[in-house]
Amino acid sequence: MSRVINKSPLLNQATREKVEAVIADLGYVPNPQARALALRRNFLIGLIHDNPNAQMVLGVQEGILDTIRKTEFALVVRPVDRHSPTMFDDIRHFIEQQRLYGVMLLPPISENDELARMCRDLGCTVVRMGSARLDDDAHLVASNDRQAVSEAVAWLAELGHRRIGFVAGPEGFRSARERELGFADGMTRAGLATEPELAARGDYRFESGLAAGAQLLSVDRPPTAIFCSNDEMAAGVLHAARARQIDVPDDLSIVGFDDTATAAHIWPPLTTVRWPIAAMAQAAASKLIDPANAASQPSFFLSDLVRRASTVPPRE
Amino acid sequence: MSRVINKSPLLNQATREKVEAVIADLGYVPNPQARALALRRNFLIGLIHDNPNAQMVLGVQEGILDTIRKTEFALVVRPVDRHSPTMFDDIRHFIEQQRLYGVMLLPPISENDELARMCRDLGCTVVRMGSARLDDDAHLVASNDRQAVSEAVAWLAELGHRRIGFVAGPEGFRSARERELGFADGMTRAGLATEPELAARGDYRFESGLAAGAQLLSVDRPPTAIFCSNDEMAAGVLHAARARQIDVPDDLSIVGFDDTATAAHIWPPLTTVRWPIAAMAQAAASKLIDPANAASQPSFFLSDLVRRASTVPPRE
DNA sequence: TTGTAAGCGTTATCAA
DNA sequence: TTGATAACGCTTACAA
Repeated sequence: MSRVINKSPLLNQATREKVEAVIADLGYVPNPQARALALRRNFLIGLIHDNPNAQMVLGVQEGILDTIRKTEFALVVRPVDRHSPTMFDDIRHFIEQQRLYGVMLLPPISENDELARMCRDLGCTVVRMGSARLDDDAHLVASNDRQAVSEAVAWLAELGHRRIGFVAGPEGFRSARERELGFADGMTRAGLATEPELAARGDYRFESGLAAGAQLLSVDRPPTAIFCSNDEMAAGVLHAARARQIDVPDDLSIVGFDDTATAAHIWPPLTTVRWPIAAMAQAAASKLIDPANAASQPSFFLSDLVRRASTVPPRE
Repeated sequence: MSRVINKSPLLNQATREKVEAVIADLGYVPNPQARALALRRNFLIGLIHDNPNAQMVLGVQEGILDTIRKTEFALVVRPVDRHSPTMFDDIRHFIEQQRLYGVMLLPPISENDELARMCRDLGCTVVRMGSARLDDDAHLVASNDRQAVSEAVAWLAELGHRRIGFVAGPEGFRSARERELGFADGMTRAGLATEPELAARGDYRFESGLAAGAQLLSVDRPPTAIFCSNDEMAAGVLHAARARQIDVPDDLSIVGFDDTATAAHIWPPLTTVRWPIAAMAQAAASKLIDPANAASQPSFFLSDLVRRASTVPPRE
């Protein structure tokens, strides 16, 4: 019977149909625990992440679930701490213990090649989510951050901005790097020079945005627009502007990245870049549960610019 | 040997120690799949939720993980749609299929007694998270929303507010009801009368806060402070005030509930009530994995008021 | 092509 | 108190 369920190629049509009829008749459902024992691998897919942001993690969970809902797979999650010295061992133990079928890695830990290799060596398929080509198509879903940022800058230039500030993400993060490259692309394409005094670096957190904003807004000729590498820092820049009585958006346009809940709820609502998280997670889950067809699932996803009230033409 | 691992009471000390030595020596780790098969129950605890808010779900996941990290348990999540007619069947199938050890139910679906009963009938321990005494101590972790709101109102009264508006949550939600009761308590205790024209109802979403704010601020003598049953609606009220050129906090103080990321990032930063989510989730997980001692874990948790810039004394 | 039986790694039952 | 052995429900190698 297991031959029917597992679609073994060597059995004839008649028997198969007969067995299938009986299966349907009895309402038989295979027991995943028994299969797991026999196959030495569980029908579980693991989501390993270091909480890049709550909305994203939850969006990914929902996307994965959409894909596995009608299957026998279940989703098991594992938040980890990338600063913990035991992270590798924790993850190894987790995968071995649960005999995971596959794991999905979220940024920023998805950028760690060594981690991905370890998971693979443990005999478990890996799909990484990221903002650049971190891996081959079968093991990757990525957003094209570079292009998205470049387009956001183009939009600011189109509005008439000439002095555009940039708040980078933390060094060592691939997403931060891609966004930097995208910013440079956009400026070049718009024929604008990037000035060092209009660039600051943050760590993707609110407070660092506050500091970066204070820095960029205190130069002699402050920017009329600032692109921030994520929404949280954009909120920080907004607060920094407010503290200096600089009106947003009239005196300063701000663009963020991620389209978190915050982006829509702050004032003014933030123009930002939105990842198609659900679609990415669905594709990733498909790759995980069906590695044979993994490469045929889409790997690259275009983010789009959500235009809100935080961006207007510069004041004359 | 399983007698050693499972701490069977009927075996003598000497043998136990001998076996334990060998176990340690071999670095033996039991195989969860085999145990699951033999015991007909998996070492998985399920988190079933209808996404009350991303931050909260993720906080719960982290709390649960803190508790189960050193155990053989794993956390499997199941987002569901409470409006789907198949929700019950989905959940039943999920529990039966995965042979869950226990499930944790998050609000608002945790308020559904029938659902809790079904899970229990499936032979799986249930712990419900809520904002009131939904169940007995062994199967409940709850925040005391009623008291927390009452204290928030007391704080507004202390600042000198007399006309305090209220934005309720959706009917049928226990949390909404508790917060309403807490508001009434607080007003009574402060010797203030609740006026019908200063109350509006929302559905916990931003847009409904916008509408509620518009409504409350257009009455003849508008309130000088508004308590909102969650942060998202508070953000809506804030936008409504802004649209009417009403300055927050000088002309209007606002209080929210939940302490979401938004609360800290909007301007002005929102005074709000914070649930001790992590502690609650840890206690809940303890109850789940050790039902025998469930009742000895704390069940009630006090939320605290996070005082931020959105609340100031009323203008004279 | 199909039936049969031997694992998979535990727990639980039954004698010893 | 302990040791041996039959489940648990599936997959798979081997025979038929």
